[in-house]
Amino acid sequence: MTEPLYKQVINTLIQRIADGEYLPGSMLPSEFDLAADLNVSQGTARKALVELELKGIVQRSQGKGTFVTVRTPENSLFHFFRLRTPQGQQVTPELLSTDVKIRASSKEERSLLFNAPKKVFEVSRVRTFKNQPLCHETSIVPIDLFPGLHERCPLPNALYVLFQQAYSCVVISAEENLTAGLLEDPVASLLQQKVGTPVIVARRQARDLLERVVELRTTTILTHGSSYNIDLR
Amino acid sequence: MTEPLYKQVINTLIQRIADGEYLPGSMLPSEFDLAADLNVSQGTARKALVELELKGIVQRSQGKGTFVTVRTPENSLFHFFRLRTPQGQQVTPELLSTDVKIRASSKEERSLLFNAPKKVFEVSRVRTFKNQPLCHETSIVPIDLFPGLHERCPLPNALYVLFQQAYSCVVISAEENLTAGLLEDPVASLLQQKVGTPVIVARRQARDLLERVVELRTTTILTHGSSYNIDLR
DNA sequence: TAGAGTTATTCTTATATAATAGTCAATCTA
DNA sequence: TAGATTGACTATTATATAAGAATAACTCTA
Repeated sequence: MTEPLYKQVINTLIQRIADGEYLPGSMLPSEFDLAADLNVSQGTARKALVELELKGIVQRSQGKGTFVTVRTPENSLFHFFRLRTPQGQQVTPELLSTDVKIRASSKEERSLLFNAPKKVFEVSRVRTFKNQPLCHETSIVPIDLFPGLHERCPLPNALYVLFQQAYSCVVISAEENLTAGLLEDPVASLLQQKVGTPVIVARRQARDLLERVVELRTTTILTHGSSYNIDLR
Repeated sequence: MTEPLYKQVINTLIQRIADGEYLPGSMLPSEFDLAADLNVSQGTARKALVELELKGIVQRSQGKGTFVTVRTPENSLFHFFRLRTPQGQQVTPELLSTDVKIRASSKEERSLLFNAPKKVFEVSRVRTFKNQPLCHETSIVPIDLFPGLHERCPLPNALYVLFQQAYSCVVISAEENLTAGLLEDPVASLLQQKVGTPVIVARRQARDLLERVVELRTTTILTHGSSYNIDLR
């Protein structure tokens, strides 16, 4: 093979995690054991593990070991949730309402989602911050990837935790496209705002470990007491 | 020192680049030469260089060498410019107008900018895309960091290129905070839009190699034919 | 100008030592 | 004696050095 060894190791480990062979929160074999297992040097195993840590797939700490990253309600919510107060503090939203539907997918949804599913779940929710409406989210996920999702009511605050724990589907990256917009009904009334209030509309494509697009999400955000924070490199 | 060797190497190299000892586009010494120079092993020098590449400060290619990253008008503009068409293509804006002023800084500007400058340049510009107004930018930079900036008219499309080439000031990271807003005059008329058009307002703090905040920028963005694109990890 | 050979550079692997964290039993103290 | 503290031991990752392999650019020659 022409692909670097450490990349092969990375792919092997990602596959094992995706297969549920290494479960969230469990400890991976040590660098030496992994190296022996995969017939590479400890340094190569190390390079792979460091890169996996960089991707947020595992967490390492000296003297303890390497662990598959667990999505807790706290870290999961914040991982992709970029709203901050003017003072730079995390915004911790609360869930006001949740609504789940099953429906046929649109042509565009099929073209974007993994496996072009015919049916999808549509999860709509309103979040608040300090008892003020903050944002309205609509998540679209393939029904065949998450069977029985609608029976799991009430759905948790952070969907991705559920995806990982119940379906071994680990969301690790996402792309968002933001546009400026004006509130219209019915979202305006859900957010208890006037029609015409300026908002940021964020359209997200979320990808799992295997780079599959497993969720489309549209978030309509009020930016009265918070702003969408981004680090550019 | 208790700090790891390779971090000391990183800091040394960053300092040298900031001092103009290694100029943009120039080749750094080889891993071996650098190691000999700094009395470390080649592997340690390597680790430092890899990290610098990760930060975007240098570019490496096998068989050629390691080079200080050059901000060209093309890559500089795009590095922090996240607007994309609905098809996902880069938006390449054109400069419609530029306006440079010297003025006293506000209290807030002094508190944010490096060295709390009393006087600042204020560079205002309007960009277009496909002959349509796209965004309005206002950059605030300390006058003492960039002496003579106002005499360099016409200013180039990308300010950061000028900062690097003329002032050895390399902008490598930035933080932006986005809010939703409605256009008001005078920006509305500059963008040839009605008052009340929804926009994204992006407030940026740009940092240089030494982590100093060297620019405050406010961009007012129309999102008719493009959207603000973000990769979340 | 085509191609072989040379050189410079990064990439990969190997090995050794240091630092860190956890475990458990022995010891001290009230 | 109960509970806390200490210290020895083990497992693990972090750091550092070194050396060989692979790659790309360059140079010389026919």
